[in-house]
Amino acid sequence: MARRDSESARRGETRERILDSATTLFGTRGFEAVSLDQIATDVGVAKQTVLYWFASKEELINHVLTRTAAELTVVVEAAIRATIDDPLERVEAVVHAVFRSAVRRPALLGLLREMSRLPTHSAELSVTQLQPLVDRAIDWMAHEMSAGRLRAGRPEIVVALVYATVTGIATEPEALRVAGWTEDLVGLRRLRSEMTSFLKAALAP
Amino acid sequence: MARRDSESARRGETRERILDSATTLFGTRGFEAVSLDQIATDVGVAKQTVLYWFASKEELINHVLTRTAAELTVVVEAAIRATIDDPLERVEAVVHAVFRSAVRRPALLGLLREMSRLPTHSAELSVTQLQPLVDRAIDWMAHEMSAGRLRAGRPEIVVALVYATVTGIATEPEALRVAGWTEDLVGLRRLRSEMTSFLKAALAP
DNA sequence: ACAGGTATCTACCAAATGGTAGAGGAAACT
DNA sequence: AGTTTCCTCTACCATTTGGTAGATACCTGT
Repeated sequence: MARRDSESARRGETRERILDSATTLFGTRGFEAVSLDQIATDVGVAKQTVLYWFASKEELINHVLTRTAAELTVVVEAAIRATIDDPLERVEAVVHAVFRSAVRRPALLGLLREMSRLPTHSAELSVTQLQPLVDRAIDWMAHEMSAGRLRAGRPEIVVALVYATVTGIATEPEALRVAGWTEDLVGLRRLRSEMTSFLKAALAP
Repeated sequence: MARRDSESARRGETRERILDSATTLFGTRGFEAVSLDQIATDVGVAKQTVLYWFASKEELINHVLTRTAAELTVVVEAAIRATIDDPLERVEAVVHAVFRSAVRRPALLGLLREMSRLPTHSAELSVTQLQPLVDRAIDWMAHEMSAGRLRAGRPEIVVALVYATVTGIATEPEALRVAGWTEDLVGLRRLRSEMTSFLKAALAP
């Protein structure tokens, strides 16, 4: 028999729901720590339905990673296009955009941090997919540094430092709570504002 | 029969080796992703030996967390005592000290990041153990800010930002490698130096 | 020599894991 | 109407999981 009302059986809809759930669970609890059964239960289907859409757990996370990398790329590029040609403004815009995505779906950046714990093939896959974005960021930063519009330094390391700061903050609400921060709207605004000042001070020439 | 040469059977030695291995494995691969069998194999004993020293997996990680928190506290306090009363110098000294520990044993900071994924009780435990250190850092930073010796801001968030930057960099060599960084001695020195400049610029008044 | 504690092992166990085989219902095509 | 295709399910399976029970060897104090 059909599992649920016929309406929800629209093509590919289950597949998307599985990807959504897997993104959240893998990103927040880790790849190995999440079982196919948990994902299936979360979506409301049998485990075998998950394995129908994705031949194995590894194939599932590969699709999750591809989708996430694509989403991040879109977010970042949109933010870049929307700003004027001032390096600090641009950093602020990108950080705001990424931060907004991360608040809406904490698992996004969590997935990136999960990279080093994934099966070799999946890790390489995600590296490949993010490489262009990273390379562009480094080139851009090198250019702005030599133009004297950003504090001089090794661009590849500075990019990594900015990345570490943003993902660290966005993926570790626990740490913030230990520091006495409150996770409400006001707290979020303050956090974003402090992070922006922090990064601008760190990058300004 | 005795498993190995009688010499290694010295009191408590196995227990320490289990704690060491568990710290490394939990910190690098995650609590749920590491099985008691893997730890036992790594140490070179049977799984039941692990369960003899620690009644359950949760008790094991609790001891790991306690030891790690104590070690970090010692490292930080020693670094503080060894510096003069200048805020930027002090931050640099603490960051250097923590970074040195993290390079020697990457799992140390990885464990902190694992906090949010631990069983409730273990997470609370580690929070409790680190709370004094965090509170002191915040108080100190608030004091230096109001004295105009550090850039003004919300001390609790700025502390979290520094923490995020350092742990993010130290626990994600993958991300650095994507950025083209090489993990050798020269690379490490450059990394430490860039991180220091970055943080000093971010915190200077 | 022997009794008792200490440390490690082998042998299990129930539950959960990722994955296979194949049945069956619904819709679409002929 | 019949057939095929698509989607989801139930029923298994071998392996691994955290954990229990109990045997065995070693050391120490008497």
